[in-house]
Amino acid sequence: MPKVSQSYLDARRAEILDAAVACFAREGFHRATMQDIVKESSLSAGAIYNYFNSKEEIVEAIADERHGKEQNVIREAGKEATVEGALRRIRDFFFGGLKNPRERLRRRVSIELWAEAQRNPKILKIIRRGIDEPRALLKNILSDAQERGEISDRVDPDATARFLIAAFHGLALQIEWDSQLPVQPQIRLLDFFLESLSTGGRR
Amino acid sequence: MPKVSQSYLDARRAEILDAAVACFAREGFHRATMQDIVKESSLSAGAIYNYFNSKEEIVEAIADERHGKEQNVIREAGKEATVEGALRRIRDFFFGGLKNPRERLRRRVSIELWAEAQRNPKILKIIRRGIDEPRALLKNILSDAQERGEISDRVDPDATARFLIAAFHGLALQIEWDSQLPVQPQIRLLDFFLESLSTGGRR
Amino acid sequence: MPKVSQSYLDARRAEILDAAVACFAREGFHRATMQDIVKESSLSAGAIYNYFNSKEEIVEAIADERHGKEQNVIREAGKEATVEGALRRIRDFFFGGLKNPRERLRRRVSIELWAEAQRNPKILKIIRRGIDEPRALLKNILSDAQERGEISDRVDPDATARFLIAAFHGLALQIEWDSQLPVQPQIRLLDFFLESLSTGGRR
Amino acid sequence: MPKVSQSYLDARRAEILDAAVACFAREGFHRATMQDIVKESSLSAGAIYNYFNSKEEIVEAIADERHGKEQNVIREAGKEATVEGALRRIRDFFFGGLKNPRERLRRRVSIELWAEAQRNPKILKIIRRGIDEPRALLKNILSDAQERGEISDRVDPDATARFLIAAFHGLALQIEWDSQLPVQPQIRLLDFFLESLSTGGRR
DNA sequence: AATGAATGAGATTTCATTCAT
DNA sequence: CATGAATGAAATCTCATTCAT
Repeated sequence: MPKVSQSYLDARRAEILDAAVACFAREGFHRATMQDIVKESSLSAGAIYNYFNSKEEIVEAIADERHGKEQNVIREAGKEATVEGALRRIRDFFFGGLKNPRERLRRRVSIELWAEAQRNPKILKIIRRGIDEPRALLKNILSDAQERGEISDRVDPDATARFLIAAFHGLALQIEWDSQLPVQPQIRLLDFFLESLSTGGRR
Repeated sequence: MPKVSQSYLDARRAEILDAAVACFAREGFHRATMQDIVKESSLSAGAIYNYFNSKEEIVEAIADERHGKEQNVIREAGKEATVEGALRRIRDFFFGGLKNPRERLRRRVSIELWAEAQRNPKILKIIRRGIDEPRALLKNILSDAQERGEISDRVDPDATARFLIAAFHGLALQIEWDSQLPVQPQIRLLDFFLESLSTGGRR
Repeated sequence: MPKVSQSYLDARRAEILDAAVACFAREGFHRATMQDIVKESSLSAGAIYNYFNSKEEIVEAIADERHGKEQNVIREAGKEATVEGALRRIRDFFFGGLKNPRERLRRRVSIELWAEAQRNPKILKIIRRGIDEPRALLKNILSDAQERGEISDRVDPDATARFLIAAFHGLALQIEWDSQLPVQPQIRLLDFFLESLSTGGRR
Repeated sequence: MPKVSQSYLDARRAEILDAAVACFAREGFHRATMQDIVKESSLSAGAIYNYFNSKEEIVEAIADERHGKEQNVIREAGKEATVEGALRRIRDFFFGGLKNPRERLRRRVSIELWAEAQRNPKILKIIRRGIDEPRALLKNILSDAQERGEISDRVDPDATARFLIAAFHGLALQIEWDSQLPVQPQIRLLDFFLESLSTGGRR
């Protein structure tokens, strides 16, 4: 089956990653076996190794893919003119994704990645990039708003950006542990927090 | 002739858990082997199985121990009269722990536990208890403060409690990924957030 | 439309064998993979199987080729009139080959073949032919010399032929294990040995 | 089965090596599997890895053991007063070993080792030691004999030692390839060679 | 004839757990 | 209660060979 098109190769690669995400979400990186991935995909063990050199590399590719997607969202959000607009966008992506089963799988895998990053420098790097870029964008949004006098000078834009990301990560954990978690109150609280930032500047 | 004192048994058990935490922090649950724990501790493989029935059980015991400690802190914090006092207490425990190497190890392991909870119902239960109890306490503190008119009626005490815990978890992740992360701005931001809650009551 | 010239086919076949010798010398028969040979040659995996039915067959073809060359030398040597002349010829081929990098590769592979012969009857056969023919030739040369009274009656022509071949093989090993091995003393020793054969007839 | 004696451990180790020699002689290093060795021995796969870290290490241990034994023979031979005595001793060990089936197995494995040495530096080192020591001993024996005027000044003791070893190696190969090979003529030829050395000194 | 992706059996090695001493 | 050698199932990865294109 030689001389296949690039799109064929890309589709195979994507298929492997999809199968792997399913397995990793179900069993975790370490309990999921290559055989599981083989069964979940339409490929053989040997074929998978034509696309990835090791199980580790599959994990890394998933990390890459994951944070690539997240960065797109943040980048889009960055184009919004106001703090509220940008944050609302991120908030909607975050909470909206909960309805998508595929996205749920990927979030489970993300939590695995957070643990994995403690030992795998490549994954750590990917995750840090995934934090640093949104942080810089949020920071800029907040700084600009401060210059325009829209939000309080007392808040540190960088720390605030970091804090918001932290809260999203922490909520992702809680949702994972309790899928019944009511989401509306969190949305309202975020709104309140935003409001505090801006009204905080009044005095 | 299995006549040894209870304190001897307790000490051995604790030694195993300490060794396991060290190994798990270094290698993760899955990469750390029982042999690693044997080497790290002063016990033999067979002896460890006199105290725990499986590697899994060691992990669960660590989860238990961990959240036991956290709950103590929260409980202590609950005795504080004011929201600020309580949160300051939690905040200090959280950021103060960063200086303690042993505590750092335990936090690394906690992140592993978060991932593990996705597959191990016992650990999930322990973790949920570790969230629910502090949440209830914080909620009470916040409700009481609302009744006293100290903080805005517009904030949902339960959602706020959850959100704060989420932020702490998220910051724990970021600290793990970047031990250089500046802590002071986060402390100031938390103060600002607290202040917002109370001044949020301006109307 | 498989219309290609025989010389094209021969060149391809030779190319595969050259690539294989390079790989086998570098990695040994078992560690060298078909992929290695593919990379070393200009052919694809599938193409190689149009010329050889298996990796095994490539090994056998190399053995054939190798001993074909050696036999030519021996045959040429057999045309010499005197024992000294014949042996000098073989000696020169043997030690002279050390300067040729390609020949060095082939000798490394020969040693592999010696081990392989223990399991592969075809290779054993090729190797035995490679011993028996030169042995017969040397034997004839020696017998003739004995009849002419040039060398002692006390030496067994066949055993001597065998012994000389053994010494060449053993020296090939030593040269392989230590490429710095001084060659001149060995040449002089062979001369001394030859002389002994003739002077051995002194009584 | 803990707390076992050192002799127990030694016996197990020896058993593994014996099993490995049998397998390697039968199948070669690469075709013999760990499972083969497991079946040939009385141990399990896991147990073998308590004694050796890899299949490679087993091969190396066999090389060590092998050349240890050879060196003993040479060392003993070195105690003989005369060249004839020493060489006769080595010759007897060499040809005598042919009757011992276990020794036959080990020689097959030795040939594998010769090939393996081309890629494994540890084995190369062991083999070179196995050449260098006997060579030094033989050289001394020959030099001493030269000083006493027993053998010709024209022969280089070192080259002669090397040459004799080469001949033994080469004959080992031929015997391996043809177990019917007549041994007596070779013994007589060696005697003749020795005689040449000594009588060669007459003029 | 050539290509090279796919196959899948099989190889080495690991490791939680047991149990004779 | 402790020891630590033994177990053996299972995991990852390799590679000679095939065959649709």
